[in-house]
Amino acid sequence: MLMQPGFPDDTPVPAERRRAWQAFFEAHAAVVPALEAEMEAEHGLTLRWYDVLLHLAAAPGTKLPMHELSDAVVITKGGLTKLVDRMAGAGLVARAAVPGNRRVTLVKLTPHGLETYRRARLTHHRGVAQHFLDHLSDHERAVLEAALVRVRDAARPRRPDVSPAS
Amino acid sequence: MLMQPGFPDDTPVPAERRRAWQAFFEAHAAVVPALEAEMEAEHGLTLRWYDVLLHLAAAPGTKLPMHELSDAVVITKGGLTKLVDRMAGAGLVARAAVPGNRRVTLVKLTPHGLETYRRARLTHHRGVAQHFLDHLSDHERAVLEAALVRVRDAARPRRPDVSPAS
DNA sequence: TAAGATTGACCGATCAATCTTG
DNA sequence: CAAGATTGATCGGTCAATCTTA
Repeated sequence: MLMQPGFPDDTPVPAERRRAWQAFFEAHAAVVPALEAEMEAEHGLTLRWYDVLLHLAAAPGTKLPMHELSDAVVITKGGLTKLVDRMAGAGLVARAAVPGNRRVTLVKLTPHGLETYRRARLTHHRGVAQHFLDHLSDHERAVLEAALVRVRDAARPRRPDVSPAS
Repeated sequence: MLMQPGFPDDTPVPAERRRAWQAFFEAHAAVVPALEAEMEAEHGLTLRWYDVLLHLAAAPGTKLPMHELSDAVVITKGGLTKLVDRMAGAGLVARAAVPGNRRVTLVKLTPHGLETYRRARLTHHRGVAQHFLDHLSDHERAVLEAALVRVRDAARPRRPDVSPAS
């Protein structure tokens, strides 16, 4: 989707350059659903749920305030409220209050959530290797990482918060 | 999302390899929303709508049967029915019957749809250059394309139709 | 009977509005 | 009032069931 398989084009030279974008876009469209399907089949998790478990597992005390978690997994606050509802219903996470502050709600990994994450991580790592890394030479991998980090940093939405100085 | 920023990891060596995947994933997550936002701002189109216009513009007679279009833009048939409803409501496409066959419905680009596509394409090409291609050297672009075509072909869902032989 | 398209139930997201608390 | 979280309306998708036609 979103790419010309080789259609007539008003701008013949740029078209050749754009094949790199096409490969990039289509590789993503091919690999991510594969990872998603494996995660679903082996653990009954969407990639989104896995992502939540990942960030909580990595957080100090395996817990995070709602607004930080929504930032980490790139979802709106409203969306996260409902997502946490569902995951709590599944016993993977639980809400907790923070003592001194009654505004924030913490989301904490349950033991079951942590164990689920540990098992799901194997599936994810295997999938990434199998569907992506194993098809790249060491040189390609190095080039790709360097180039795409540059692309990512250039395009990344800037935090509209404090100015970089000060 | 979906990546460890640098968290403790049980498998230190693979973690380094996986940074390439991280860069790939995050670059996609950074660039695609940028393209989407520009398309929305300048033409009021989602990437999905643009994709439909693209495939119809490239098709012979600027028209395609529903089932072929659903395949091209990677959406279910039910999803396409409603998508075409909306786009027809916006005057970008129109349904048409095929003379000899009353089962298939053709989707045809309207003049307005074609003109919209032509203008939107400039935005898309500019965005791809600006957010992606311009950050790559010629060498990187070549390596990236070759590698990611391989990844894409390995992971791509096989057509469960006729066998490749015959 | 199978292919093509549509419909309806559902699901998970966004967005704007609201409630509560610092 | 601003920050944090929740709620309700809406949107666009999937999936399964249905209708029509080759």
